[in-house]
Amino acid sequence: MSQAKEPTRKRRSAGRVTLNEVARAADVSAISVSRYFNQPEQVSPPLRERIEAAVQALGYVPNLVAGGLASARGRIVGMVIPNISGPIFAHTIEAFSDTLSRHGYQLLLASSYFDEAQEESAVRAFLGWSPAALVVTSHFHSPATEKMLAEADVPVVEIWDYRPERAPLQVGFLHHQVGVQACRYLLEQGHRRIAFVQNSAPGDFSALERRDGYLEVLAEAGLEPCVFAPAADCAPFEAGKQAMVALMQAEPRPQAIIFANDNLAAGALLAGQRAGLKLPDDMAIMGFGDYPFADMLLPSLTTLRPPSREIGELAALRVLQHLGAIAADGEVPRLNLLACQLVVRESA
Amino acid sequence: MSQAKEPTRKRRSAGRVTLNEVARAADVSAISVSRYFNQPEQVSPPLRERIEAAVQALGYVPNLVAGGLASARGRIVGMVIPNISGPIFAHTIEAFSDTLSRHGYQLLLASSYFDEAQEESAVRAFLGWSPAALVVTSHFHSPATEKMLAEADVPVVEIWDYRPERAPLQVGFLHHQVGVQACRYLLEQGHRRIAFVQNSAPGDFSALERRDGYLEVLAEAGLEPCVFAPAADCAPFEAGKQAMVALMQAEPRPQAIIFANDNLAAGALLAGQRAGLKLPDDMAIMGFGDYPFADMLLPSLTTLRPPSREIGELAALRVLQHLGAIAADGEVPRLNLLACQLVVRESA
DNA sequence: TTGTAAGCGTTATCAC
DNA sequence: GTGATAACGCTTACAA
Repeated sequence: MSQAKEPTRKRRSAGRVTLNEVARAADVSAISVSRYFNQPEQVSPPLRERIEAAVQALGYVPNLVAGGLASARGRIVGMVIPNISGPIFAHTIEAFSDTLSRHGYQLLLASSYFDEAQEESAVRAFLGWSPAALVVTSHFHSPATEKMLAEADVPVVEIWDYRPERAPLQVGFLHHQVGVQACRYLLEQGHRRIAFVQNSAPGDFSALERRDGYLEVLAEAGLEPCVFAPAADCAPFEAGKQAMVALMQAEPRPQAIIFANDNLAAGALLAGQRAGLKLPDDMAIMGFGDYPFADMLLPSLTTLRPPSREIGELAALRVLQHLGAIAADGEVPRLNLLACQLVVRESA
Repeated sequence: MSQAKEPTRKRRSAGRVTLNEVARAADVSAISVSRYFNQPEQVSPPLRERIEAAVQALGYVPNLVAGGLASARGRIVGMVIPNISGPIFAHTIEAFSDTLSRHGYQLLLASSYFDEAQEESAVRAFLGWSPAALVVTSHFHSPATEKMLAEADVPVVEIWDYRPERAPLQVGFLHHQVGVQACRYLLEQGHRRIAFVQNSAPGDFSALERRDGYLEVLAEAGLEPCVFAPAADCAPFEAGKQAMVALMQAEPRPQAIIFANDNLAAGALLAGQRAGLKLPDDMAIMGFGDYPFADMLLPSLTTLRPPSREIGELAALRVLQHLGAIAADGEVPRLNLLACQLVVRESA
């Protein structure tokens, strides 16, 4: 303070207030200021007060980059998700981010669009920030990504699908089980001729697992399956219409249809309605995803809700446990396998 | 390589391959490896090849934390958005993130839930990472946030609303204009008794600006306005129903209704339908937002689509221009004021 | 074009 | 409980 105003800064610096300046103002050592932020309980009240005052007076904001370099662990967590704006992952991201930031961690986010190369470059960039942890979606990665994830000394969580046989921590649900749930429900409702409509996107392997769950239940019940595959890569909404038109005329006509997702189901719902079908009496319809529009349709859509928010929150809690930011035996669910919830509305 | 395997690492380090190790392997100086990554054109082809080989062989991933500290500018951009999972901002985030990462920048994301305190803590945390730029939503900030943003030596962009009178760079649209557009369209369709239904969320000031646009147009046309305010804080879907029920019985009954957003409009649509109204003949309905369900309703919803994706992309381009990552006179739109697009469907 | 030296702001280590 | 000192891995400044 009594020093001459530094004539010209020796080199660079962002021109920000530093830890050392705070230390000088509070008349303590730099390390005490550091402790004030990181282990306050190790600083005596008198010092604490002086530091507090100096921090306030100078408007000091800790430089997390420098801290990250010195400690080799930044309070940053990277997440790679297929997409941000779809109806599926947004809640996961939000819950993940909120849970993290509640504990002082920040979210570094990138989307992969189901493209392994994009995922790889995101993971590479994230690793450069020496993140405290990394979260990736699904278990499909390029070999280079697998290698980076394995070699990086960073906790990795794979979300969405639950793959107990894989090494990284898994937080998700079983798609197969979704098919089982949907089909069982329709059986309970008294339906016997139950069809399944696949997704038009050929890369949607999860949807095929749901179909397999459906097939299994029908086989157990001794009933004949009926799987419809829309034209590849046609828009989901259109694919649903297409499927509905085809199945309405099938012989024998199905009493109920499970669609690979709510988009398909919505397309089908409208097609059926425009064709004069009385839903759900003429045909019961189920979707998957519980997209926001599901209860705005007429009839509203019976569907299965994936635990999107739960996955995001639990993944964050696991990460925090791993980092020691929260107790390992706290009030966190033990299991990483979550369940989809059957949402019964009007369409089935 | 011929050295003994380091007995125990001197102190900490993440155990990762460093720039120096690459330099040693390639038999060049560290700074040349640094240049290889940052200004490749300044490195001669022979060196470049040797470095390339060493990088590959060692699987080197640059430590961006160290780089950020040394250069006082990390390739990271912070964004604070009200929410991630709503239908509104997701596209903005996605476009922003994608545009950034295409140029080697990463997105640090946090949500504020329209809460100034949460925004403040997010901004503070972000500043600690010495971001290359900061993006915040709207122009409502706490005094402390304003101060941090002003003092931080970082480009700041405010998105969503367009407020030319404010100092930070603005990228967005005019809500007032949205009300004007909607009302003009309905007038063109021959409607004369046009109502406006406000949002039930009292904090939604933007919706009030849209209402004012509506009022202005009606006044110009010499027509009587009719504004309905649903019970405060009731769920938007319910609020829409409530408004519809009330306005159906109004004397004289409106010929058309503009809703503050698509959620309200959807609630109204269903309420009208269940009451046996023939839409849009008995009543034309318009929303705002073009939420994903808008074209799945029956009748599908005529609405105004905010330039969500465009805002995200343009904000990113502005940031990149400011950082010199792309040419300032490139193929980027000159104007930061974007427009909402009228999406005519069946309901009006 | 390439290299040397210093320093970015913090925390780990060890001594008091 | 508190402090001096040396890293952390990279880039700026300057020299060759």
